[in-house]
Amino acid sequence: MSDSAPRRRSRASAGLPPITAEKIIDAAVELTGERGLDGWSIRQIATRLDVWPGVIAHHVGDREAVVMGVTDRVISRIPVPDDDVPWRDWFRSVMSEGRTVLREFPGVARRLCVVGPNVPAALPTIDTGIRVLLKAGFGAHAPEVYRYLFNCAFTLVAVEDDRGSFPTARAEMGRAMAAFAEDETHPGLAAAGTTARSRSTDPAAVAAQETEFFRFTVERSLDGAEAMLTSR
Amino acid sequence: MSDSAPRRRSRASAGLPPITAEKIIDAAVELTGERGLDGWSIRQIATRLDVWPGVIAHHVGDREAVVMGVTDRVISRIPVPDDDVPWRDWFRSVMSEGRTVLREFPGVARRLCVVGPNVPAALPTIDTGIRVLLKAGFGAHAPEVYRYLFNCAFTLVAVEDDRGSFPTARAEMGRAMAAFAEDETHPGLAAAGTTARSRSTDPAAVAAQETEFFRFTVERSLDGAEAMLTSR
DNA sequence: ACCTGAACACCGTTCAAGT
DNA sequence: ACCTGAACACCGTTCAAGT
Repeated sequence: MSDSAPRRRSRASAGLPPITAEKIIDAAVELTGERGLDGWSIRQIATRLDVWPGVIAHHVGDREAVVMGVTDRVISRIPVPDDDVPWRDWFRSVMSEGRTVLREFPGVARRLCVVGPNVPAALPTIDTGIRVLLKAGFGAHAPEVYRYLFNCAFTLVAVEDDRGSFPTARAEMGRAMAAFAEDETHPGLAAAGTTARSRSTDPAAVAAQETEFFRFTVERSLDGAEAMLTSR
Repeated sequence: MSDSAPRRRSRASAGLPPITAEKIIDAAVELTGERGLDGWSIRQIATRLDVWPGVIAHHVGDREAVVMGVTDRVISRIPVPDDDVPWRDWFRSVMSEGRTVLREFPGVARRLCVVGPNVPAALPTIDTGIRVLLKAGFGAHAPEVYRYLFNCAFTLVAVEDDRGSFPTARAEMGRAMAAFAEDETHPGLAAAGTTARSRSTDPAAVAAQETEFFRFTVERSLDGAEAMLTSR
């Protein structure tokens, strides 16, 4: 990774177009795709754009502002499903497509969960999702059910992102659990160990297991919400 | 905050006891309670212990090792409920008590979700929890149900922690949503806005609402798991 | 074995000065 | 208005040298 060493003559006198906030966010989104939201520095963005670090503060603001810009742009890539499908299908599809987009930009899922509706690009999804829940009969509970469903799904994506930055931790975890498979004094850990032992360490298989647990989580959360409708 | 300026003569020649790994983690746990897991630096721990930064590496390792030490110590504070209560009660109580402990040490919840069984102190809880689920009839699904329930509860605590470090974001969020309360073109946002408008901004009331949403999340997740038992 | 003291290669942010 | 160039106050980590 090259870093810290901008050019010699001014951009204007070299006939270069001026930097804009948009171009800065472009570069930040690109870097986020390559190394995650915590994997780049303001100085690295500056180097990539061939300007001095102070320029980013001038056009966008501090690091937090750049991160929010990246978050908004990534969220706007998530398609909003039509509102004329059954509520469970609507959430299944937005969560599955949302996960695909978010995992391409590690760290954004966490921000989305934390700042939520402060991200302008999230508003159309929120509006449609709550409307779908209202139509399904959740009444005044629709907003909190929406928040519950999104938290369960996208905080899991945030955890998946974080695991990605501890590449060794996942393997250690598997080995640690598998070691308990025959431990008769700890039947709970033994059950988890048996499950862990049956899992492959092949990256593709690991990814498939992650996807399967995500699907499981989404279905259980939907069941949890549905219980509010049927139990009364 | 004082920082960077240790003493003049060596600890040994001043009759001071040697630093140990345990004392370093003690100081780190204390700092985590005051400012959160991302709120301190290795250098600040060193200053508090009146030694040079290199000493921490010598006794514990890098920052990651210190963080894992803190995580293990905090997790060991969470009491494991007896296994002779109904499974829903067992999870309700470990999650509620777990939240109380974790929120005193912001940032630890996130680590727990990411590294899971790599934290030795988490093993008794995992063992008992899975045993309780086996007894409840979840069979081979017990380990994944356990993971699902803990993720839903403690990733929410992690989000609460993160919100705490954006003190302004919460207020902005509330105002942003409340502004939609009368927006007839966006019925979903209007519903969320009405809910947001009814919420107080008094800190104690905000905390109570957070606790209530946590309880809601736990109950919905338990319902989602229970659906696996009743539907077949 | 334990600690000092310094060095190294980074950070984000700020700001006077130039064009 | 836009950018340069430097300064400031931090980081985590490493390591020779002392005791």
